[in-house]
Amino acid sequence: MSPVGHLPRRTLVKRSAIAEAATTLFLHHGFRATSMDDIATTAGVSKVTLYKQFGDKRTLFETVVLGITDRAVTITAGIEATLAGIDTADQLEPALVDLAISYTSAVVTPGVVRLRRLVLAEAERFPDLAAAYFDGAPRRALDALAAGFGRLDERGLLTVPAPDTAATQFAYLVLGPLLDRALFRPGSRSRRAEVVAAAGAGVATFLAAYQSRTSSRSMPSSPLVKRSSARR
Amino acid sequence: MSPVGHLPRRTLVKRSAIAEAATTLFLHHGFRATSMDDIATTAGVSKVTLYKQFGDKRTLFETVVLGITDRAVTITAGIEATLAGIDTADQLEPALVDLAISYTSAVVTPGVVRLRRLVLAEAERFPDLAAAYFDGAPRRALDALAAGFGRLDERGLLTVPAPDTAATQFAYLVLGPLLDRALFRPGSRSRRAEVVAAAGAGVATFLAAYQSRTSSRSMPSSPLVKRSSARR
DNA sequence: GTCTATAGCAGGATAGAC
DNA sequence: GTCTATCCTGCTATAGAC
Repeated sequence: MSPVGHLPRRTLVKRSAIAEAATTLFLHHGFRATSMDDIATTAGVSKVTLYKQFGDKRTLFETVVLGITDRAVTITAGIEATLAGIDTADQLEPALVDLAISYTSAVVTPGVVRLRRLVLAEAERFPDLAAAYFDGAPRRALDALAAGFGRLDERGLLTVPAPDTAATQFAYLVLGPLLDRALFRPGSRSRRAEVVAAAGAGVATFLAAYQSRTSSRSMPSSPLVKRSSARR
Repeated sequence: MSPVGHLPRRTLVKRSAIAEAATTLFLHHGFRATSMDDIATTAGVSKVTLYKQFGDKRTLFETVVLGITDRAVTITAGIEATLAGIDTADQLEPALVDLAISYTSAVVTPGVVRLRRLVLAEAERFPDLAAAYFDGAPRRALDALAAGFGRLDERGLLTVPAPDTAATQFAYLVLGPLLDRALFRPGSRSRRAEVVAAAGAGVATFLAAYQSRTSSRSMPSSPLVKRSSARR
């Protein structure tokens, strides 16, 4: 397994060709059903080159999966920006709906859904990889949400005693149903209208629990339904 | 592939031995990594008997997965009973928390989690099976929740304009985070305290959106946060 | 109906030429 | 560094004895 360090010129071209081929094949057929022969052929490379570059099948698999995971992290970027851009109470609901729409749209992408299936399929054989994926992608999105909600709480736009809990609830409210459908129905593209509807319904429920009633807005009323009862 | 119709006496014993062995092995190692040899050996049966009974590997797999799915349906039973037993507003929150706890506990069971991983892993190769599983297990739970919430709405205990949406939100609120952790961290048993906390937090958010404010209860206040805004 | 034995093939990994 | 050719194991599925 050659070090990926610095120099080899055309070697890197082949390396990325292999990575790309392996990515596609693993995502579509899984770990066991993808053969090193298929990967080599698809990449236009001999099997020996493949083994010299990546050692063995397991290593290639882990490298590839972590590579895609890194790409998927870009989803997180938009979250912080959107939440930080909220200044007034009037912007709250439309901004959260926009956030929910773009977040959901990004995650129900066929590629991301396949990655999720693949990681779960091999979670028992590659537990570290599953953990790394979860911490690398979904977890970061949740952290970004929590940080944003925490800041909105400080500014008095939301009342969020536990930002982590709120972030999790937000994510699963708006994303859960569509993601599960995408996972269990391969090839079923979510239509835009569905994403918008799910985002709207999820945000409405979220705001019912977390919107600060004291900050302007239409209704005066109750100071947030008693959360102490949640502890039982 | 022999008909499973009526008589063969000791054949049925072997058949269930095969099914049991196949269930365990498929759940632990997946479709590709489980060999017919392993199944036959584990079941204490020759491969020929196995092929006579189930035709081929795909058929055996589908039969086994649908078999476990049927068992998982028992989760649904308790839902309707619990929701139907709610008579007064005071019982609402504790009953929903109990429901959330038992529902979550049942779904994050190692066996159910493995089944979910397995079905997802093969969703692209067995799309009909994935659909059958989803309609057979999770979908039924959601339907039971929706029916229950609809009846609570009629009785004025909840204000639920869209029972399906509410059911989905309830399920993902209380179950989502723990299920994902169970899926991505094999071997991580959820502790009771975590399940209780997740249930309490989820139900609190759910009730903030759907509890009828007019029906007794501690706070008088607002008539449910305007849902029309969700449409944008 | 059930077994042992085997056909036939695909997959992971490597030896040795260039 | 890269290739072709090959080793060996393990897999699905079946032929033929009892």
